[in-house]
Amino acid sequence: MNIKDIAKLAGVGVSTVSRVLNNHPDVKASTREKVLKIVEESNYIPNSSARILKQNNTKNIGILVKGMFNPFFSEMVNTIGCKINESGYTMILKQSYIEDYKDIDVLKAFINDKRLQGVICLGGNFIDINEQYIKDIEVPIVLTSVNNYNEEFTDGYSCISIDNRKAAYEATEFLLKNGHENIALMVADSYSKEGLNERRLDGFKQALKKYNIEFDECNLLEGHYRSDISYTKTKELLQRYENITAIFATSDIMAIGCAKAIVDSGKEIGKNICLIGFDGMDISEFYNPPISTIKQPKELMSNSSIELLLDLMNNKSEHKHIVLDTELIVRESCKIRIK
Amino acid sequence: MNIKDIAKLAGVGVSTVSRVLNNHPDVKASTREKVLKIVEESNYIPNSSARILKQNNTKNIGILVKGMFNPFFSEMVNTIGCKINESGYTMILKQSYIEDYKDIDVLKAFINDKRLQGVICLGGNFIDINEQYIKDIEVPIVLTSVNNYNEEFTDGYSCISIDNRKAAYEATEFLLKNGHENIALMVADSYSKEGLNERRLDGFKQALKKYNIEFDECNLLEGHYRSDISYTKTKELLQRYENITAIFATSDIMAIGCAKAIVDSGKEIGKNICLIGFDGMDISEFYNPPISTIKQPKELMSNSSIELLLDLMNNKSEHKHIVLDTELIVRESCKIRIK
DNA sequence: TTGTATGCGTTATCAT
DNA sequence: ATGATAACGCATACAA
Repeated sequence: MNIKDIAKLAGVGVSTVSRVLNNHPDVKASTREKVLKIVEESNYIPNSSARILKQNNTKNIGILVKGMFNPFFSEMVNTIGCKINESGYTMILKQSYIEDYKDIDVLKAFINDKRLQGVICLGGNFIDINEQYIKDIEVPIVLTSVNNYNEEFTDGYSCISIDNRKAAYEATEFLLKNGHENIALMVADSYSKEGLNERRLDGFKQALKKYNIEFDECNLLEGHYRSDISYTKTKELLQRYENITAIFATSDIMAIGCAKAIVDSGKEIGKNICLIGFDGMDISEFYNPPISTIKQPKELMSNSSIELLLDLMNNKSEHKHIVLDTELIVRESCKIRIK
Repeated sequence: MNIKDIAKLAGVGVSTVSRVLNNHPDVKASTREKVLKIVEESNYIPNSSARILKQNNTKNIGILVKGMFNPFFSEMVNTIGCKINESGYTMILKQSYIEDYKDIDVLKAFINDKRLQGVICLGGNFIDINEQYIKDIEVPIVLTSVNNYNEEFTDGYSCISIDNRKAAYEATEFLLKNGHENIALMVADSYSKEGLNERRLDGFKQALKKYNIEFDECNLLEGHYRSDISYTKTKELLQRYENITAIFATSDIMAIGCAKAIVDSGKEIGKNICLIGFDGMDISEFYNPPISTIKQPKELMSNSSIELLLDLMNNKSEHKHIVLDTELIVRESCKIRIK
């Protein structure tokens, strides 16, 4: 069943059918109705490949996700996916597992391969983005919550993020103000010497410095965004160092691993050892006891990303670099102060 | 840059280029190399729309998810998405929010609209699937972990599921054997009189019956797959009924809401009130205390679904209806026995 | 207001 | 082994 068949059935030319289907105004009302009726009756759906071939317009928006295993991202994909559907586009979701520094190449191949008209990248490392890449890419891209981008070169693409350094600084300062001097930091990968992790680590170090506390490398753990690994690493740490009084984990997923390790080490969360997570996921609120966290505005981040992308695609906006606010939510996991 | 340009640059005809690109054997080795070199140099990528138009083959696999907000599904999407990429297909992800009983229509529209060559449905209600629908659909579909399908008509489509009734029965029986007589059940939506929820409810009721315990409607709660709602509902319940000694929640997401409600009601999890969840998510293991759960084999479910679908698409398999095993994992949230 | 004819970039058939 | 050419289904410039 194609446009020719419909034309024949309706007793009109193919172009008239095409006009009706594309809501062109120059069709007599009666003709339009006649055509629509036939279309309805025969369950006709235009062949999108032919349409795309002709119009050079795929109506595809790509989402490139570095680590969908992270519920923080999968919730964002959820929100973004709804908006994409609503706006008549199709979401092409691709997960990337490539090592650092190659995300930009994956992105390029993704765009070419699927003829995308715009892309949102969730996570990933775009430190080596430059003018040549932007010129090659041609379609608007929005980097959301990415680990890194080139701060020297910010033209031609958009960025939506939080201030990771500041957020980590605030969380650490909170602990320091409460008298903690032996704080462990659980990051995802400490070897990654740049990016989101590095900036959170930076904020942590800055705060320590301001309060004249030496940074002890032994208090730095790698949880790889996994509860089980965080659990094991925290347990080891607590066996080695009796004097740890607080742990700051740079994701809630890791924080719950730390939490159980604290309990299993015979300590009480929020009393013997304070705990702060990152992201503001539901679990932090419903854990026992509730875990302090730095809340990221994930709804706002998702909505801003897709709205900005759509605007960019319709030339309704210039590229923007947006930094959204985070909020430190203090809960029972930080109840006790050390004077 | 199209196939014609490449042909011109390589000094050959378009059909030769096409043959090279599609690995046809009847090309001289030297010609093949020459063409490949030009293709490489010019970063040429064939236009997939034209290809699809010609071949009537989209290489698109659809995933229709009912409720990506559920991390259980988003983890499965993650696993499935990887396999799809590996096999050279593109994943088209669509989230459905339509009310019960219309999922089959959404599915049909999805397939037609995106010219899918196969679909996996995660969740949803397919009770009204029938011969006519299957005939209309034409491409293989796999229903994975769906709420319901037509047990009278199982031809022409595949199904991968667990035995929800049995799993719920086992969990309930475990509680009953430990002396619990006042057990609350937290389901997602009790109004949905069929489907996954109904079957879990059924298993629950069956177990009660076997142990000669009256089912009290007041002990049935609706958590809508949300921790916050489960929390509120559980708290209300515990205020009304002092004698509840166990709660069975039909998802871990809801179980953590119940868990916090228990604590906030001044009771101890696993001591005053026992708790069992469903799904086997990480959080059940790392909660404080660890929460008993019914573990679903989500990796196996994901892998089986996509492998079966690919086989079906290549006529390497017939349609199957597979029921996978679950496992009751008993943890500290069920430590205490009653008399 | 409507119909005819052309071309989008491929693949496949048919020559050569 | 290779090249010319006809389709695939659609949108649109142009003609009427």
